[in-house]
Amino acid sequence: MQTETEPLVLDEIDRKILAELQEDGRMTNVELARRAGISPPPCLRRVRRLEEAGYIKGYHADTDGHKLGWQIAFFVIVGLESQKLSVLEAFEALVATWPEVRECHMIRGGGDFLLKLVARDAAHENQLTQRLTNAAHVARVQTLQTIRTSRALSGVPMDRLYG
Amino acid sequence: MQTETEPLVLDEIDRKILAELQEDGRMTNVELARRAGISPPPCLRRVRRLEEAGYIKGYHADTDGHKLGWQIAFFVIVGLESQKLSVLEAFEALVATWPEVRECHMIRGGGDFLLKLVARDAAHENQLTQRLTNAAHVARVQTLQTIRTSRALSGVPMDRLYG
DNA sequence: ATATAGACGCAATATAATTGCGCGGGCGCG
DNA sequence: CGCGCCCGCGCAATTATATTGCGTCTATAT
Repeated sequence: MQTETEPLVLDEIDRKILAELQEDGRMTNVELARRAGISPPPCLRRVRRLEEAGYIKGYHADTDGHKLGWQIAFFVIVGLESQKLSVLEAFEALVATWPEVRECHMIRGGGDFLLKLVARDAAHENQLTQRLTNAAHVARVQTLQTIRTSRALSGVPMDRLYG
Repeated sequence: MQTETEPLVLDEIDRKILAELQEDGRMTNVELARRAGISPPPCLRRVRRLEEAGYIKGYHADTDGHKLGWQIAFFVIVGLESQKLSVLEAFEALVATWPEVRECHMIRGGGDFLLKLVARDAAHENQLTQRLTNAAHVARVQTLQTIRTSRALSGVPMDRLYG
């Protein structure tokens, strides 16, 4: 789950395992083995191998943000007034300290970021966008409020892979 | 994990459980109980309760898309030329059939979507944006290519919650 | 003050995870 | 073409975890 070694050659069974764990990460190894068509011991060894090689980076419960009091999810495109590495890194370091920032993607080669945030309510959202606007070297802030999410798949398609 | 009942009153232990499972969804119940400060049986009962009430929607392995042959991740802002419900739903239904579309968020009240996609390579990415551009009722397509992702947290902050 | 519901932990049982090991197939070398 | 080696499999045994039943305790409402 951390060791990060060489690239592996994955076969059909490995892909099936990845697909199943992407879908249900808490499935028992017995059930996983059944679905993969092999017995539990080699199945577990494959899972461990995938974890150690970094193909599986971790496992996460998918929680209901709305029920947990995070009524709002939104994206923000942030433009910085500089493309200097130090400025970019400072911005990343800053937002990394905000728990409401769940994702931070650098886009278009530098100077711009796409963030995904959550907020407890509209006031909280405004506070967050204000904080972003006032942050050092921030030139532009465009908010994309999520009205509804019709699809939110984790991971990648597991059909026709290279691996 | 699906039954969806009433809202629950969550206490500190429930929040700890959610936080831990959000962080490591495959943790054993014994370890989870240890961290939550209670014994395994009530811990498991709490987890089941959280699943059944929909606070935990599922568990997913976090796979390495890059290693699995999906070199490119990108976002696309799609503007439709109509805000008619039938058009919006048709668009959602269309992209729901594309495995490369991992997320689809309706933004700004209608007519616009933010999608997250993955592609095997640049040619594949171009093909996807072309397909989007040519889709019915699509007026505008803006691509936000991800250069690097400095943060990608799952779920929501689990501090100071309501529940 | 007392009955009641809810949550806990212990103990027992059922399952699952993990390890050791021998077997058999595929591959490369002689 | 045959021989051995390496790898991955499955079985069987062991250890650990998940799950269930149940008696107890505490906070709450009557």
